[in-house]
Amino acid sequence: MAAQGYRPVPAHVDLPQLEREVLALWKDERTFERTLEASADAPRWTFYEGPPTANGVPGTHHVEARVFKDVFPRFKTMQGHLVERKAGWDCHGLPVEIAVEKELGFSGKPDIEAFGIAEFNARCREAVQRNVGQFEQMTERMGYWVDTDSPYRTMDSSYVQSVWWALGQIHAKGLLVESHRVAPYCPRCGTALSDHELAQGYETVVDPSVYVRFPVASGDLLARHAGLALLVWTTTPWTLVSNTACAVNPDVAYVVARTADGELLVVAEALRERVLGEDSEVLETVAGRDLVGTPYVRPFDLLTFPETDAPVHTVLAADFVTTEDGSGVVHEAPAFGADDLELCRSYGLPVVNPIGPDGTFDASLPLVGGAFFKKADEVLVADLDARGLLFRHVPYEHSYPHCWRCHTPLMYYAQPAWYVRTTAAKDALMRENADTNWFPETIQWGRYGDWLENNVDWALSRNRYWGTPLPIWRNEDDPSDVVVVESLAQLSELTGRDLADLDPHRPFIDEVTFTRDGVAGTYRRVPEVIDAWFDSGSMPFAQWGYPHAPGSDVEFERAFPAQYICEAIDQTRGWFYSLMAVSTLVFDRSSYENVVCLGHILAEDGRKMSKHLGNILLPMPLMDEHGADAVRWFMAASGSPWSARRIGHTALQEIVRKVLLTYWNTVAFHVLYARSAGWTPSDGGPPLAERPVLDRWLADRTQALVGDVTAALERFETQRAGAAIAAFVDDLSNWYVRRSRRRFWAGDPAALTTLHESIEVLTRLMAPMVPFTTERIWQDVVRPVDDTAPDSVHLSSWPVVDGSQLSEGLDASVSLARRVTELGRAARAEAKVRTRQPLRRALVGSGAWARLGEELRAEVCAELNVQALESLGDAGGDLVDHSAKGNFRALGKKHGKRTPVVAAAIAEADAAALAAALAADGRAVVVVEGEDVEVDADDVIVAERPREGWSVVNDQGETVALDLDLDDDLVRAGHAREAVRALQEARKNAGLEVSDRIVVRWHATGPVGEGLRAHGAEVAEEVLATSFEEVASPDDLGADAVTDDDLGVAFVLVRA
RNA sequence: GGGCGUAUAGCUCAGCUUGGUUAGAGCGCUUCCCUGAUAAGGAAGAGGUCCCAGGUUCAAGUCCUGGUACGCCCA
Repeated sequence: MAAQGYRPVPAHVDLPQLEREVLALWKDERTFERTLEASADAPRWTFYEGPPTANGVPGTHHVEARVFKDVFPRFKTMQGHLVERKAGWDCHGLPVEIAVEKELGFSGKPDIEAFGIAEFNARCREAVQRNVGQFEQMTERMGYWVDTDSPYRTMDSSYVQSVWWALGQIHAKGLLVESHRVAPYCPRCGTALSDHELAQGYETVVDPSVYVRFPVASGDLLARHAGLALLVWTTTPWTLVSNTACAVNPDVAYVVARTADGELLVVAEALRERVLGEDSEVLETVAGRDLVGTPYVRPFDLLTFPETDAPVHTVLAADFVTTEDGSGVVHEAPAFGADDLELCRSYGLPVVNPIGPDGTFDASLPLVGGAFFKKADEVLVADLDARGLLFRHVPYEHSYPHCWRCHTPLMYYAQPAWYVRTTAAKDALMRENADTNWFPETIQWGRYGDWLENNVDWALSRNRYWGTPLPIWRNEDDPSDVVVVESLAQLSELTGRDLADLDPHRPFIDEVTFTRDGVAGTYRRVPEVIDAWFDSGSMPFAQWGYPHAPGSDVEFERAFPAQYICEAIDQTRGWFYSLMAVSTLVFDRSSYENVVCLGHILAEDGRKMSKHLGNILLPMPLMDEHGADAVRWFMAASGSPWSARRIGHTALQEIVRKVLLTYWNTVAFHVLYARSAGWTPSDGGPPLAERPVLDRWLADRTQALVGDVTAALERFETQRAGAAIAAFVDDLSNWYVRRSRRRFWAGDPAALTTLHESIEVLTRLMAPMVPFTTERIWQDVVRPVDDTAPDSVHLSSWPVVDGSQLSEGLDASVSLARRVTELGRAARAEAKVRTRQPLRRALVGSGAWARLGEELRAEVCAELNVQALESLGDAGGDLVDHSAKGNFRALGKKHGKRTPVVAAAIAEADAAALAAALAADGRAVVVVEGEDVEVDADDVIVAERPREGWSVVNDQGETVALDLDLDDDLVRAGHAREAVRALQEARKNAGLEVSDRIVVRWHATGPVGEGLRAHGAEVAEEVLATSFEEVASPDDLGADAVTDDDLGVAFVLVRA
């Protein structure tokens, strides 16, 4: 059946409008679904969608990752894989809670509890759904094909139960443990704060800064220096009540010093003058490590410490002690500092904590009982002073974290928390990382490997509301007896009630308790929820509800592990880690093979986009203005995706102009002339080998592009792919089409066939990156002319290199021709001879002349408007000067240290003789330091340079010389060509179609008249004139005459 | 404070893996050319301490060491 012809392709196009039409087409034709159906039986290439946290509106940075999440699935689908794309939403977590608190005007946990957890969590659920809607709109608009109809949601019951199951597996391996954790904590809100919250709440405050004497209790040092005390500095006197030890840096020098008052104190040597004054005296210098073990008298004995063999109230060694502030001796209260806790634990010291969750001291304590921790400072300092232990007390202004909601000063506070013992799986994680392909690869052993190397246990629990409840039920009578529940079904068995339809969130799950036969006590769930990162890290199995949901085992097994995941670099310690950690803990293997790690998108001013700075570019307006394809191209191909990049309107406009519109207009040009000639691809053209050289070149160039783009995308290098495509589009438009225009005007089947084939391949290669524009072209230029073409470019197959279309060496020859052309243009510009003035001949170096071949010489002649291209060598020796210089790259390998002298010898040698010898037998001899050294053609760059009377440009070994001598014929031809240009412009101004024929009457005197008389027939043909008549006087031309005074010609033209 | 990354023209960025002759492109600017698809194209010009300081080497934008600034992550 005969194919129809091309559909018209307008020269001007509104890309955003085009995209909306394509979106409608995809919807109508179910294109995305059909790509999945078509590849249903194909080998899988598994992609995991990292779920965005739906806690706000999508930003432009979200577009970045989503472009990469779309490009490669499209690419792999075209290559014949089934790439399922299940959307996902990260629904739980503090960011969602905070957004809802803000909406409700809350200022902390008491407000939430008063409001009711059930109602609060319902609001969280509702907020998530609202934001998901905005993400879905953006996702569709940008052309990210992902299944948003059946997404996984971390808040769904089946998802929660999968996470429970995973925790059960981890517990069974003994890796889920309860321990203490020091975190910034707001005693008023009763909650620990995340780092993110911490960063928002720093306030400058004045705290007491105290230096306190800790008398040394015994030992050699005391024996030598009676009355000796350690001098300890702190800005949190309230923690002194809990003092458990002191710490010094073992590698720092300390001194026993006598103050002007005769007092003996231990301080760091570097701080002595600052703390004790210049008039203090050093009695003895002691290495920090030699102080370790020294017992001292604690400042307060309000607390009872448990019996222990550990070195309570002695000096410990700690690397984190510095001599920047204070005295170099640090007081340790493990309940109130992460470093302190870690250090004291390593010595087996007990953790004593007299402060309750409300921030007040235990009421039974003397002196400070019932006091709010900060308020106790004053009383404690006064007491120290009264007992003679206070050495100095000065106000200290510093930045201290406060609760961003209620401005209460935060406590670093040890709380019980549940941990996943990832340190126990460190070796497995390192092993899995070794088998993972990172793009860029520096992440693997850099940022990520380093993170694994310094792995600490995963603090899993959160004292919050909107999250996956920690599925641990504890026996009230025996806190060590816990049951980790893996599903609602199991919970139903334990309780004897059908809980299958229970909402597994708080508060409903909190009310579920049970007892066990033969065991005393009721089991009640611990109050915490889990870190939302564990939710998202569980998505490989939880997205299917594995293992509980029917059929989930099949779904899981065929989509595990993923071949591809992609997120921005901040996820190295986020999702990239949680995903690998959860899978490794549960299955002993990672869940992804290739991971692409993107740099961030910055505003045009190079800073992060933020409301505060007012530099936000929202994705929807950006796509409405420039089109999604331009934004996609930017993300994929502008700059290195691995580094931070600045997006702005200028960059997007340039992409539209240089890439998308150039591509579009090339196609529009092709369709214009194909339709005008009534040609369709089914009409065919001559075999490739019989087509002109530019056609063979374009076919070769197209195949090379296929190879380049495929190789780049296989390595996730979108930038390289984009650069290759952009260079090709430029070549296609500005060399192939421009040089071949005349053949298109004439409807030459060879040219039309070649260009059609190239456009078709190019369109497929561009489809993953710019799916909209390519789809439009496919619908208008491929689908209507080929009955076998798939209905969408996205249903077509990825091009593979067709060896039969390659022409060995042709690309190099064409590059040379273009280089020669450039040089010729430069020579013309230098000589100030317009391109329209024909010249007799151009000369090029003999090597170039030989390599070009006859056809390309003709191309160069046409492009430079010269009548002949000749070899400089043939033009005669007297025309040419030679120059020679060394090629360092080649010489360096052979001569090493002697490279410079050999190069100098080449430069000093008789260049003409050297050139002759190299031309004759490929080698020559130069004299280096009195010694003959043989050089070959690779070692020497020979340039030829013509002498007088020529315009010459010489660059990088190539030379072009123009013969500037004009005779009358050349002058007349030049005038004729000027007239052609004037006539063409008049045609255009008259609004004629390119194929309209015209009648011309003209009048000119002098040289232009001569030119037109001599070349009238050619001029007439060129401007499609059926009649070209000279009139005797300009008055004969009538009122419509066009006069070109510069040229000295007047004419009138009308449509024939 | 630690880890990682980045630093090249007024702006946005290539080039660095594998050291080599005069460091490139686009945008913007000046002058000129060309134009029968194009919102285009071409030539020339102005514009560079390739962040700084050492080192390796016949030769360093490229490799090594140290530093500075910025970014990300973590304390």
